[in-house]
Amino acid sequence: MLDLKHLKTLRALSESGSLTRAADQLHVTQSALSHQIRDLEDGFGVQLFVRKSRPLRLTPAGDCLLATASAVLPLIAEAESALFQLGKGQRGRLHMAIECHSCYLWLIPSVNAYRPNWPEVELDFVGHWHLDALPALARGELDLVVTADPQPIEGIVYEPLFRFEILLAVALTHSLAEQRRISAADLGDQIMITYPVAPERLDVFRQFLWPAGVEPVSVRTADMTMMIVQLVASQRGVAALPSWAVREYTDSGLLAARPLGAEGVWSNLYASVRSEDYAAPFMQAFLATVRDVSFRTLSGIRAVPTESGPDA
Amino acid sequence: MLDLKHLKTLRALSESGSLTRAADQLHVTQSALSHQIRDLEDGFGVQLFVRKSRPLRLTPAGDCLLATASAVLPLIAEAESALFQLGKGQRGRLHMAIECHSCYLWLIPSVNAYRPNWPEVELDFVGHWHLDALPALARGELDLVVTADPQPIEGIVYEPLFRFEILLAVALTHSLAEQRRISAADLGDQIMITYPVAPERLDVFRQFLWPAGVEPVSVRTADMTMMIVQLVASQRGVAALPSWAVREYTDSGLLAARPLGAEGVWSNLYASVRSEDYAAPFMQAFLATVRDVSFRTLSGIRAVPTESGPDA
DNA sequence: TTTAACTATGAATATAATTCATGTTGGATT
DNA sequence: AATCCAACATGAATTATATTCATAGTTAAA
Repeated sequence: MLDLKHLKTLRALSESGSLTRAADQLHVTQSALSHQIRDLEDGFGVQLFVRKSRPLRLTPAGDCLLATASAVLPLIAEAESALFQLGKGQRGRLHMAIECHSCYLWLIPSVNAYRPNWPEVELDFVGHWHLDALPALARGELDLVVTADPQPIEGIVYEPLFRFEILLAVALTHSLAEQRRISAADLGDQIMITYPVAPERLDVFRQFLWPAGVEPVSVRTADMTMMIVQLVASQRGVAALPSWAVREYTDSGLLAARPLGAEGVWSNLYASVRSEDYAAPFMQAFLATVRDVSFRTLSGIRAVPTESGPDA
Repeated sequence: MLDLKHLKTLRALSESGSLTRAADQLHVTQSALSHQIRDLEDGFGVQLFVRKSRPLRLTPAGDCLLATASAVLPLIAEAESALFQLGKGQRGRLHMAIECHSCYLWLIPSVNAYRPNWPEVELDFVGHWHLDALPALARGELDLVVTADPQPIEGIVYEPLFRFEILLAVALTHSLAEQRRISAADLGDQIMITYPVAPERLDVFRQFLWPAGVEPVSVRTADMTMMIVQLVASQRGVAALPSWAVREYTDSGLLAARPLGAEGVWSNLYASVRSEDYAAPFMQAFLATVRDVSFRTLSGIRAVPTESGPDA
């Protein structure tokens, strides 16, 4: 019945003071507006404006409609502009999940650096995913997942962020703290503490323990880095953590951290996004910010080697 | 570009969880909605919802549009209902003006009695008119004018309210206070104090003084009854006032009030409204309330004689 | 009274939305 | 994996709707 067209007509009418000029303003003929308004008036059984009298004056019904117009039309304009920006990737939603808690260390500063430049992007951390964040990303429930274990999923692309070393965190008084390096065999009688992710997806197991045929005595999980650190410090087990995540604890003398094996264990971190979002300016800008902040903030990280290039 | 239709579609979509059911809800075919949404998506260059996955999930752009829908559609519904009610006269605007200030005496209680029963009617007193309220009524700037002097104006109808006597108010110590009745000749050497209305429109002049060929020494005006009373009490002149307006002052011993001539001077009060508004329920209800309140509140008033009936 | 500016009207036209009939797809089921 | 079902997509035909055109009728001001 009522339509945006009518609200726009009424606004033009009250701005211009006559049907004829309103028609010009809207780039239609005066006749079109006349028909339009007559249909409205007939439909509701009210007069909208007084024809005699110049400049034209609205009736109470006209005033009512004009008030509605000035409430509604700005909302519509805003929505249209938002849709256009979404369409061009100048605006977007960025609901993020991380698979390892310590990534907050560089993700939060990255978001803080990004936010002021992209105020229209809806930023959010979604903490409750832990497992299975990638399927949620594919379903469109998330928009970016930080992972160390990219899996080939249709419609998901993995953007390499950086390469980092995994160190074994042990209590200062732990016997392994006396060694400069840790071998796989050293861990055969240890309890491993990990983030709540399947061992198949953890590089300590895949790159280090399993190739050597070693399995820890048991594995227990904790979802926050601080809890893992507490457990390790109180001799409840050992943990393989990113070098940049243990750094502050080794610096403050709470833990020791030792490289694993002869060359150390290195892992890559990726940002996973849906391929449809990948090229969007707001997304590229975010990825650039993350790389920038990471390389400035974290010590000991490297670029991820390209697939075509030399690879260990 | 964007249209209410689209907002309604999006609302139905999110309520029903599928295009097909949304189409049922809106009483159109699924095909119609499919075309509609595709046009929108093409127009803005965004996806609005993810096709795979049941129940369907909106993209950020879809969410944006849905948010707009839930902001806008209630406003539209409200406007439509208001227009319908305006059309049926269940709702309206009642901006009132009075030509004599003492009418507040019964008008304010009338409005107070009316307001709770018609909360949708926009009531207002427009004080600044004094003169020329009737043309403003005809132009649609006012909706009801209380007048004692109906003038034939196209499109204005006069609804009789009540008939009342006009008394001459004089100071208690004034020489005329000693007479039981006042003759026209008695006023030839007096100063008249009136409301700021042309003498041609005042019944004391038309019915009483001019027929007897009498003109007061001078006329001065005051717009509030209280000011007229003060002037009269302090011997600055005399005033012809409605019996119900002087009543409280004579009761409290501030003034004396005397009838004019042998039979007294009687005047009629009318509510003037545009003929298009006259029959509307909200208007009839107001007129009924005014009559009811007046006859219960004011002493000494009568019904206005019908034109066909016996007339003095 | 005349005039200039504005609004109304009906038929013709142009535009846009909807349906119809059918094809395609994704996800669940066996 | 093959099948099936429900849901969505598509293009042409149709219908509905809005707009224009041409003209007539009003109104307010000169």
